Amino acid sequence: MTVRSPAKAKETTAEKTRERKRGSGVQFVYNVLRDEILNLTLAPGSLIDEVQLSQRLAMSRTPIREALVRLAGEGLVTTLPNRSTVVTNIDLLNLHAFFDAITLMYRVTTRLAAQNHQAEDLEAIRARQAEFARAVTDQDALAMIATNREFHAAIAAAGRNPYYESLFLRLLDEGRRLLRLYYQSFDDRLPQEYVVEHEEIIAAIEARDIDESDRLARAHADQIVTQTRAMITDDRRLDITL
Amino acid sequence: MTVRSPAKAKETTAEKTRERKRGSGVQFVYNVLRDEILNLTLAPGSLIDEVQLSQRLAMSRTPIREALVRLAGEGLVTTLPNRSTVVTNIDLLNLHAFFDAITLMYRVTTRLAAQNHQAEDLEAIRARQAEFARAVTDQDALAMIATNREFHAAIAAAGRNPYYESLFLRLLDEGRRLLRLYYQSFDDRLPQEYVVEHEEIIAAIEARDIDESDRLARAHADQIVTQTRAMITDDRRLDITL
DNA sequence: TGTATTTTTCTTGTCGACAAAAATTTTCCG
DNA sequence: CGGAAAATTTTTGTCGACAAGAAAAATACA
Repeated sequence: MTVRSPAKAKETTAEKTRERKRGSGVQFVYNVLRDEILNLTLAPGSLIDEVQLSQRLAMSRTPIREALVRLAGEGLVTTLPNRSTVVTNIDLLNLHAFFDAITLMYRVTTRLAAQNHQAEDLEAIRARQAEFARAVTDQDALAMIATNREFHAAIAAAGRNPYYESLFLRLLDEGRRLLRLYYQSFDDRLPQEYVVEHEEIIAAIEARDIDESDRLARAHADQIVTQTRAMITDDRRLDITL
Repeated sequence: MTVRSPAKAKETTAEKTRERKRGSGVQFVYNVLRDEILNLTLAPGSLIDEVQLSQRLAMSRTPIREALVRLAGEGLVTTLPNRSTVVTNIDLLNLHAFFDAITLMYRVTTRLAAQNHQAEDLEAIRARQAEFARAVTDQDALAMIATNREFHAAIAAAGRNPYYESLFLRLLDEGRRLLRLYYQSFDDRLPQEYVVEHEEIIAAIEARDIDESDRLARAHADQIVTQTRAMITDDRRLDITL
């Protein structure tokens, strides 16, 4: 018969899910799927089988479907009506739209943070920056990507505008997926510059210098965008992914 | 291996309600709820009873739940864990964040439309503007609110940036809900100015004049924001809603 | 009478089942 | 063999049922 179990079927997830609190089901599968999608454990374009998932996570299809609806709302999966749902492809053709939007959101959120932040926000931001710096010295590319996201997410939270914040988080996640594609060429080049730039941004926010915050955020974004662009155009895998 | 018996007795249950196509269930209830929420038929803060809804719409709770998850993702309903889900309140305390974001999105989408629009986009935009003008001459406040949204949504679509577009649509919906609160004082004051401003915006987009598009969009947004602010501060109901 | 505690009712979260659509395989006929 | 039609398998959308939490009601006790 057709036994299609992938080689990596050995997962510890099934054991931990024995004792789940009621109501935590969708949240759990949402977190698992989201993580796997952002880490490219689930490759873009790959099919998501509800039954297989329900077996792996030891739960019914209902909470899994609800988690998928949620992920679809955030654009991480795409649901074909009456057909399968797939992990949303990384759209390399519309990258300019992504870069445009994320640059603007970098600027806006940093400006607003300089304007609206409270004392506790700065603490949180500094904590994230410390985690980021640690990831850099550890040369841990995956941790760098994750902590960098959290750093800017903390800045966005300090800006106190939920609308900007939600779009920015979505863009950061998309960027995390994108960077993950190329993180091999990542770990020895960028770190130092980014740590310094982060420190400058923190200083500008603390000083409530809006113009300087904007300038630094824009420079930071440009830096990231050009760097990412270079990675993509350099990399031969572009042809494959298209 | 396992062969189920192919003989199937004719059940009488299937005759009852076979009107909806399979797969249209969640979309249907999503549309219904969304409409009722945006028109304030479902008041902000009101409870949503899944069972009652399933009876009203003649379907099981499953598709209704999935629609609610989708609406929660867009911020139109709020789900309390293990408790009821309610229509999200209109947050009058964070209005400045809303105005800030929608102003920026007005500008950005209009700029991008001037930059990236195709011929067919202009047709669509003009069609929406015609509908808006008709609603104005008809003094139909509800239609005005709806068609105005569609007009700007068409501009955003012409801008070809899905990230901006999705945030803008969300903000326009939120604004639709807000205006709906005060539409009584709405129908005799604003119309003429807005029709003219819309025409100017179309001209600027067609001329691909980015700076002018930005200027007009900003003025248009400011106009709407100050007008809305005036309505809110004028209105005594503010105290009640808080 | 007022408050704490138990019991009952109600609502939600999850499950297994089944029918409809799509995908796949098999059969049929040239 | 080759391709079209039919049959079968797979997968998705929907349903009714049931148990766990929470809310409401009832009871007990000071």
